[in-house]
Amino acid sequence: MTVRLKDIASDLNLSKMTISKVLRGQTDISAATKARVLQRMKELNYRPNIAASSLRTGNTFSIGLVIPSLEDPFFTEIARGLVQTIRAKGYSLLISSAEEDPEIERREIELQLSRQVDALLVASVQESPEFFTALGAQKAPIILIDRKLPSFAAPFIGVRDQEIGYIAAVHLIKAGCSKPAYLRGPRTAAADLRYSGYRAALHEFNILFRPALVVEATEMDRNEYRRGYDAMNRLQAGRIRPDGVMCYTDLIALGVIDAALEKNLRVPEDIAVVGCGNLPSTREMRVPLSSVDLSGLEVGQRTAKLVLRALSADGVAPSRDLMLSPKMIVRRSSQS
Amino acid sequence: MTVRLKDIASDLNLSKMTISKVLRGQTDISAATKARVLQRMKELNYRPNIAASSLRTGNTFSIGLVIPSLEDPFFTEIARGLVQTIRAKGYSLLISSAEEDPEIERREIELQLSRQVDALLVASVQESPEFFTALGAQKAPIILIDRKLPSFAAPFIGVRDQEIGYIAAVHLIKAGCSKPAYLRGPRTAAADLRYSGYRAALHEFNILFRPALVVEATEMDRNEYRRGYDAMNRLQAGRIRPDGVMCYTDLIALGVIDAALEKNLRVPEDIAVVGCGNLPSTREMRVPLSSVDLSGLEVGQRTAKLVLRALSADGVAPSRDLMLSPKMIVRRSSQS
DNA sequence: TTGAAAGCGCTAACAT
DNA sequence: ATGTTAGCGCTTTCAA
Repeated sequence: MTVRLKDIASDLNLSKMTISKVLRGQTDISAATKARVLQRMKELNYRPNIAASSLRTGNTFSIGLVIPSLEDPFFTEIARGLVQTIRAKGYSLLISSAEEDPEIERREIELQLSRQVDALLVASVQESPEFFTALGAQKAPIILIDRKLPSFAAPFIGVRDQEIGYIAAVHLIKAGCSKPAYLRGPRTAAADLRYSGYRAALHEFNILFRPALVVEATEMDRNEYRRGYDAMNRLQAGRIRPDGVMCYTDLIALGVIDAALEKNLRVPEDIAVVGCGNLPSTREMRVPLSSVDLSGLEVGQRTAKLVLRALSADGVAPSRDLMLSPKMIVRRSSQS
Repeated sequence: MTVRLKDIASDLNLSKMTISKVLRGQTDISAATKARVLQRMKELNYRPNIAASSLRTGNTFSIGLVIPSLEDPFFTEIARGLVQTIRAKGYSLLISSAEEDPEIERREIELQLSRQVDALLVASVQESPEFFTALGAQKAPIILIDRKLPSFAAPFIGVRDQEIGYIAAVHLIKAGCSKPAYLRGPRTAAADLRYSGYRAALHEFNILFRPALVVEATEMDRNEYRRGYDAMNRLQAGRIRPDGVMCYTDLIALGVIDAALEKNLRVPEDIAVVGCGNLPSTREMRVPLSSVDLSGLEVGQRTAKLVLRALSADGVAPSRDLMLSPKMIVRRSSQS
């Protein structure tokens, strides 16, 4: 049923070796035999057994990816960028979801290593670097994506969190806002960095920082849209009315816009709104939403390039972190 | 660097075979040696080489998935359901995107087969079954998802398209609509089936079918939101005003809702709206959107179960098609 | 330009 | 309960 090198060889009265050489494009084969072999391969619909060649060569031409969740568009975007880029070189992607569970993540990583992936990319949900350091030196390089772990020295690729808040605030300021509000995210290191970017922009442009214009996220904010809606209403009821709002997510921003429009404020004339994530569904809409794109696709593409280079040149240890910049996507909700 | 069975064996003065047996949980091993072996495995952080065992046994414990695109949430949902379910049995998912290109799809399928996946799942973009029939009998069963190919006899798992239009229309009718409109999708077989479901529901409930309430999609509809918005305005300007609308997608539905609210119609009191796709972002919103869920997650889960059964029982050819029902998710936009 | 031998890490089938 | 032999399909190395 399955055609092997051996079958082609005996068919053609050649040795396995000759067939193998043709398969891999070695040059020490006469054009004539090469043609015959290729011909026969096509006839028999020969398909090389990559598992077998892997065993011999040590390369599987597969790359492992472990992400926290397949629901989050940011991570599927990363996967998309990866798949796009590695395909050209004949690599495949082995994908796992950790379901946000550190224990599952560990098991999936072990499994992928057992599968001899040539490189392992992880957007880790580990709380400590312990597991990774315990892994010791692997044949497969491990590369961290998006979430960095302290004191585990692995190449890292991520997005500059601080810039997210920064470019959004700068954009609002340049669009004429003198009182830009900020709807904060959760109290994580990454989210706090975004906030600090907002602060930095205000400072840089000599805009007075007003604590009243910063709205904290609470544990009860399960519903992002609602949160934006409520926050906007509260801001409008306050003494200081904002003329712009940066939101931690796009859905929050949609809530803000709806609340504003309902109060007969014009967006962006009376209040400009910027979201984050650049969700496809918010690009169209009543007021198309300006948003900070997290460059997930680019993270995937760049990671792929880096990995491919490391695997081919075989030695280029990508030592320093690779930090990508988020992109301000301006649409009507903040167009000056 | 890499620890092999052989290393453990020589360490413990046992044969490779004994170690292998412990590894696979064979019972003809004394508790004592078993313990010693397990112990040593842990110490050395032994990780079995699945590629090698595959070569010997013929099973890779990996399943291939080829989807048209990683951007479409429906397909990533399917992947999510698959990954969830196969993980429990130690299987991994090899994922490829065809980028909506039949030629790329063919190459990815060849590649996955070369990788000896135990089963291959394809949501195909082929225009004809030719490629698949030419593949002939594979060791790996090929299973078609979502998109069926005529005259290629492979197990198929999909969603009942007709029911999509049907349950939405029935829901609208039961919610009190006597003039439900339908915003059609493209002229594809699947989309036409949805429409026929709408027609069937009207007929069944003795609701007069009014051609004026059916809006065709045009080539120019790049912007779904806009399309819904414009269509709603046109419907309102017509002689016959609908009291409900079923939309081909959620984004179209959002446009409809915005147009309606702008005309001071109440949703759902004056006009009920139902979308399709059940996008996460439309669950919250000004008016939380009722939507037909395409059961992507379930498609993934059921496919996984079917495949796992076929691979374990080794023989159970899942012959008949497995058709899943879409689910009507009722939210405020159509709540009676 | 072609091919023979050996072996990658593991396991099936059989000894002992 | 433990071990021996052979070989999965391919490629590295070296010889012819």
